[in-house]
Amino acid sequence: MARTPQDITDAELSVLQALWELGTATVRELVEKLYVDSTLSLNATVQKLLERLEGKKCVKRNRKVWPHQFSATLEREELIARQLQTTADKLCEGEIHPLLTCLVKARGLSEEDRKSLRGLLDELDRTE
Amino acid sequence: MARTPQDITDAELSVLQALWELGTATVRELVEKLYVDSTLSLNATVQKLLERLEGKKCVKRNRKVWPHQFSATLEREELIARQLQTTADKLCEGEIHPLLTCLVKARGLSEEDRKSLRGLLDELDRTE
DNA sequence: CAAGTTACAGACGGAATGTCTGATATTCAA
DNA sequence: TTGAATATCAGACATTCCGTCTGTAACTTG
Repeated sequence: MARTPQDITDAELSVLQALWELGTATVRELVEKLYVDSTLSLNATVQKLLERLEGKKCVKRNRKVWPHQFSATLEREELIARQLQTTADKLCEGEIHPLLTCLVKARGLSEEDRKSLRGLLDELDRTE
Repeated sequence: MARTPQDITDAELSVLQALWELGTATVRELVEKLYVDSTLSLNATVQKLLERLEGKKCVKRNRKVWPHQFSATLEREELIARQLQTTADKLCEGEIHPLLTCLVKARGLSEEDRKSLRGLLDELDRTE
């Protein structure tokens, strides 16, 4: 059984998180945000992670400026959706309903959560 | 940044799926279900995967009988819940509400799905 | 141009994971 | 009881993944 690479790896995710916060940043700024102390090799590390994220179409780079400016093209919500779809594919043949059931059954759903969820469902009913 | 091992591996999951279907099975039966042709080495492979799953408390083994009988102690719903919690931890600081929002917004939620969800929510309201 | 910074290509090392080998244990038929 | 067949177990191997680093080229500014 061939192993399946991860969609977004841990280190890549940390870079993405930083970009979500900063909006737009250079390699230097990202390193400063992520590691406190800035080494030459850390620069290269972040550079490589950005390169891989770019290859995965999760980050875009502005080469017109110097140094290059990076920003995320994949928003947090999209990534969440992707992750959810992945687990649905692995565990429920792509169905998302079982996921919802699990989430709703799990404790930790406040009164408020339920209310907003009902709101979302109502909205769906209307747009149908 | 240290990489985090997977909770359940792809190969391990395939064994779990087989156990969910069969309920209880021997190594031989699992190999037959998973691979069509049964080799000696495939036996060892499945054996090893079961051993690891046992170590992770996802499978239990009955050593009183020969050959040993295996069955899952982790149900599909529990695994789904675990996966969901993992993505919540990674992407929403443990909050599950954002996941709900994503799932509901995703298309593929039928009239019927929505009805059953509302039912679940009502139930939650009552047990409060 | 010189110096400092940035970008890029490629490679390395450790860990994860799917797989296999060889030895031991158990059962059952002859 | 013994031997053949099967099952279990311990350990190791190979490949891939992924975080990191080194060395070199490119760019900008004084």
